[in-house]
This record gives sequence, structure tokens and C-alpha cells, in this order.
Amino acid sequence: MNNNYELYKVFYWAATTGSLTQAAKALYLTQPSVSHAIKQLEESFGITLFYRNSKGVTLTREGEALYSYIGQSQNFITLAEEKMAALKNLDNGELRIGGSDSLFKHYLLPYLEDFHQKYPGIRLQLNHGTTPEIITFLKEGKIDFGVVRMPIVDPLLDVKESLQLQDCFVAGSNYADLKGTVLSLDRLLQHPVILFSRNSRARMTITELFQSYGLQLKPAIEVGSVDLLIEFARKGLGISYVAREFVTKELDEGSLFEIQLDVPLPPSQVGIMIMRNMPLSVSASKFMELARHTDMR
Amino acid sequence: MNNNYELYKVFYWAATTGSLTQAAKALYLTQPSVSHAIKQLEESFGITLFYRNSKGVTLTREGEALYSYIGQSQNFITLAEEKMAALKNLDNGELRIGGSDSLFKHYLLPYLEDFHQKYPGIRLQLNHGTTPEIITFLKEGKIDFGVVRMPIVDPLLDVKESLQLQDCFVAGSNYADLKGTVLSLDRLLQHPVILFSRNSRARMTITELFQSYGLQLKPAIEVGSVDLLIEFARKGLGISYVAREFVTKELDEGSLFEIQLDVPLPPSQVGIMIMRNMPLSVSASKFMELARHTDMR
DNA sequence: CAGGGGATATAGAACGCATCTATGAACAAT
DNA sequence: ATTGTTCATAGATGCGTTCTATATCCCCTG
Repeated sequence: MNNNYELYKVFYWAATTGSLTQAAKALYLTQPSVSHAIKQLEESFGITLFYRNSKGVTLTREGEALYSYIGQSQNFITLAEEKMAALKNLDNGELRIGGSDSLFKHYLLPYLEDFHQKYPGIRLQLNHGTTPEIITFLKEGKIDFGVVRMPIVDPLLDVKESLQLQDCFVAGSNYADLKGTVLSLDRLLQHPVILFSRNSRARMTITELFQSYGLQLKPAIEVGSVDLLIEFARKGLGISYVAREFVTKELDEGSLFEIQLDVPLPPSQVGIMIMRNMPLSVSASKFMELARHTDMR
Repeated sequence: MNNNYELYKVFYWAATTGSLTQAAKALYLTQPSVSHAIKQLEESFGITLFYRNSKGVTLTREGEALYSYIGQSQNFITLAEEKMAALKNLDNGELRIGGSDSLFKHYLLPYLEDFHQKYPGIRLQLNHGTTPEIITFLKEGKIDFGVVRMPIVDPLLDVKESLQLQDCFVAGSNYADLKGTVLSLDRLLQHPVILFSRNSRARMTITELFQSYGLQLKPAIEVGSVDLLIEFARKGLGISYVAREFVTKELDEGSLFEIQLDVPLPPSQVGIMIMRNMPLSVSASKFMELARHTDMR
């Protein structure tokens, strides 16, 4: 029984329409092809499946038996093809992203809004965590891609540079006397500094920078979210180290101002990381595409 | 989406085995063929179905979705093919025959026993009735074939001659004085005659024969079964008109004897009738075959 | 009863496509 | 490094599906 399953499709339509000619039309074939296909099937089983008469065809008892199974089979195939079409058109499915809350809020949010509006059927799942956690999520297949600060070095991952961020020190109105002045790093250290928690990439980078100048950067306050960095600086609790792109609003309205330094601060790359050699899910690649073609801000 | 369903079979095996190479073996194909088939499927959907790595392949999320449907579909196809094989091997199904009780008992019984022993899975359904009823059953599709006395003239039916019967007159021991003598038809009429009921083919035939000699055959007793014909004759109630083949036992043991006539009685053909141009069910054609190849008695 | 119009079956040709072999490339393991 | 997996790619080949053309059968109608 080494049948071509294609024959079942022909059989199904012949049985459903009760006519080889109709089946041929439905399948965009000619009538002799259908006739031949049915004959092949009958010969392979050694069983006659149809009564032929001048009005068309009707199933024999054995044909009925076959139809009861093949009909089910066809139903599932139809469902499968509908599902695939839905997946391709993103009528359903889900998009799972890993990243830090700050990147979600200040970087991905507009894209996410955009995406959700375009494909409301897609469930969005945002997994926040530290960079190592995100990497683990990725390797476990729990997220489609991760958005983290560069650099990332992992042979299993592909990282694509995305947004470039420029971290800077900002302060609130109570430090207004520093406005317009250019500080050196050691002068800066005379003020209380508010940093992100220890295991963040930005925190590590800036600490290393100070160390390269022989200085030790010890935060007066350590917080776990970008929002708190901003809030504390506005309340005058200290000088926050934060991506400039995340505080554009505050800088514009004047509730925060950037402190000029006599040394350049290194820019920081945001990278999008995916599993190397793993194809993206449809929803993920659609999201990427959308993000690439959208002019942010 | 004009897919060749054959691709689903390949997909199913690739997903099930988690290896294109294994799938190729299962399908008696080469690995490149499988690779190509999967690629075709992926391109037709515009969706990546598998993660490829050096150990084999695993389904993507979209592939899982497809598999959940296609798996069901394949299950039904497998069941269908098993069912067809079972039907062909007559592991199940039914055989429905129409005929008279006498033919069932005296003609078909040995074949039926034989058939049942050979294919115990087949349900036997015997529908008895008069010849016109049998024809109706046949046209309504309620029986696979009918066994009746010839001739049958119906453009929708095909009739194949089967057993030839020789009707004759038999009497019991109280008519022993007739043994060895040769009677003429009118002499016969001086004795009570037992005939089958009016609507039987045998009754019609013999009545016509008498008419052709200008004689009128009126039964003293009219019965509805061959068994009663035999029984009444044995009990001495009259002379029964019955197929010689149905009373071989009684003739042999001497409880009945055949009355010799001076004119030949016409033989009577038993015919097997089927719907013209309708293929026989598998069980029916197997039965026919068996009956043809079996030497009765 | 002839003829038209519907159905399926058959024959033979042709082309497309599935499949093959051969090879490449990536990766894991020893 | 080497060997043995895996899957991917390229190109050739030949089988088998599909086609056109035609036959056949049956029903219906004028």
C-alpha cells in the first residue's frame, strides 16, 4: 500500500461532489485525470470504490467506509492550512520578548504599540530580567528574542546592533548651580550619585570607566528601575546616570539637566539577540521588520 | 495554497522522527528528496517549520501547530488504509443475499457454511421473499445479489445462470402402486396435487405446461415452503411438485419416489441476479468466487 | 427511433516535477 | 585534526501525472 496521498484528495472531491467531472473542476484537473486517479486508488486497494453511471458516481459500501476516514483526514488538512494562513497573516500566535523594563518602556514601547495595532491577534508576552536571565530564556526557547545592552559574547547567539544610547549624568533643579559648568570625574564624585543596580551592563560600564581614571564610583543610592533613577534625580536626591534618550522629556521641560563632563562617556549599544541558526517565528520576524522600517521618534 | 498532500506525509515523518534522514528511510526516499519536500512546504506557507541543526530537526512553534493538525490527518489515513486492507481480506463487512428459503436451505447452505468458516468476520444477512420482492431489494441496494428461479427479464439486472434444477412429481409410500408405471398428465390429475403458492416461478411454469396440453392443473393443497411440499407428500396427502435436487435424501431413503411421466418436464434454471453495471461488494464477489470454484455436493 | 447532451473510460503523447547521485558545508565528538 | 554525523545544494534523469482526442454508454427529447 504505497499510495500517493494526492489520490485521497481526488477521491474526497469525487465522493463529495458525486461526479468525476465536478471533482476535476474543483481540483483544476481534467476529467480523465480524475478518472485515472480513482482507478489507481481502486486498483491499489483491490476494491471498487464507486458505482459509475451516466449521472455521475456514487460510493460503494467500501467507498463509504473509506470516505468516512478520508473525510476526517481532509477536515484536519483544511484546518491545518487555515491555521498556517492565519499564522502567516498573524491572525494569532504570540510574540515573546525578553529585556529590561527600561528598554521596554523607553525603546520598544512605540514599536509594540504599532505592532499590536497592526496585528491585534498576537499575544504579547514581555519577560523582563537581567541580561544573563534573558540569555537563558532565549536558550530555553521561552522568548523569541531579547533586547539588551551590548556587548554580548556568546557563540550560540546572534546579536544585531540596534539603538545607540548615550548615557549621561543628569540632575534636578537643586543642582542648578552646576548647569553650564564642565565637571571633572572626581568633582562629580563629590556629589551623591544614583546608579542602577549592580548587575546591569550600564552600571558595569561606568564603574570601569571611573576605574580607568583611578577613581572609585560608589553610588549613594542604588535603584532597580530607570523610572526611579529619573524620579530620584528630579527630587534632588542626587545625580543619576541614565541614558539620555530615556530622559528627553525631562530635559526638554527642564525638570532635569545634563551635567557636562570633561571626558567623553562611551556610548552604549542596545542589541537585539536571537538564537544563532534558529529561524525566527513569524510574529517575531514581522515585528523586526516593522521595527526596522519604522522611524522611531 | 495548492499543495501536494504528499508533502504532508513527508512533513509528518520528518516531524515524528525528528530527522530528515530517518524520514527518508521511512518513506523509502533519499535525504535530499525529503529536504527538498520540506523546503517546498515551507515556501508554500511562507513559514519556517523546522529548526535545523547538526543532530536533526525540531519543529518551530509554527511547525508544532501544523503537526497537531497533520498528525490527526495522518492517523485517519492510517485507519483508512487499515480498514481497506481489512475489507479486502474480509475481516469485516457483511454479505446480504436475497432469495427464497428453499434455495437458501437446499442450494446456498453449503456455500454459506463454507464462506462463514473462511471469513468469520463477515455478517451474513439472508433476506427471503418472492422474486419481485427480491428484485426490489436489489434495486434499493438492500441486498448484494439475489438467487431466484429463471427466467428474469429486467433491463436493470444482470442474471447469471447457476444451478439447473429438474422439477418432478414425487409421492410417498401410499402411492407405491404408481411406482414403476409411466403416467400421462391427465392420469396424474386424478390424484391430489400439492403445489407451491401461486406466485412462485415453479408453480407458474408447471401450470403453463399443463395448459399447453389443454389441461388445467388445480392443486389440492397449496403450501408456502418446500419443506411442507416434502412433508405432505411423505405423509401421503398427495403428489408434490418439487425440484428433484431438493429431495435427494428422501428419494435415496425411499420415503419418496419420483413419478415417471410420458412427457418431459422442463428443467428450471436458478439464476443469480445482480444490478447491471454495479460493482459487487468485496464480500459478495468473494462469495461468488468461492461458489464458482466449489464443487457442490 | 434518431440524435443531442450528459456522464465516464481509454489511448497515446508530452512535459513537469519528484527523485536520484554527487557534493558541499556545518557541527559534534573522539 | 579527523571522522562521522547532520542538512543543503546542484544538476541530470526518467517516471508518472496530466493533457488532448476519442470512444462508449445512458438518458432524455422531439
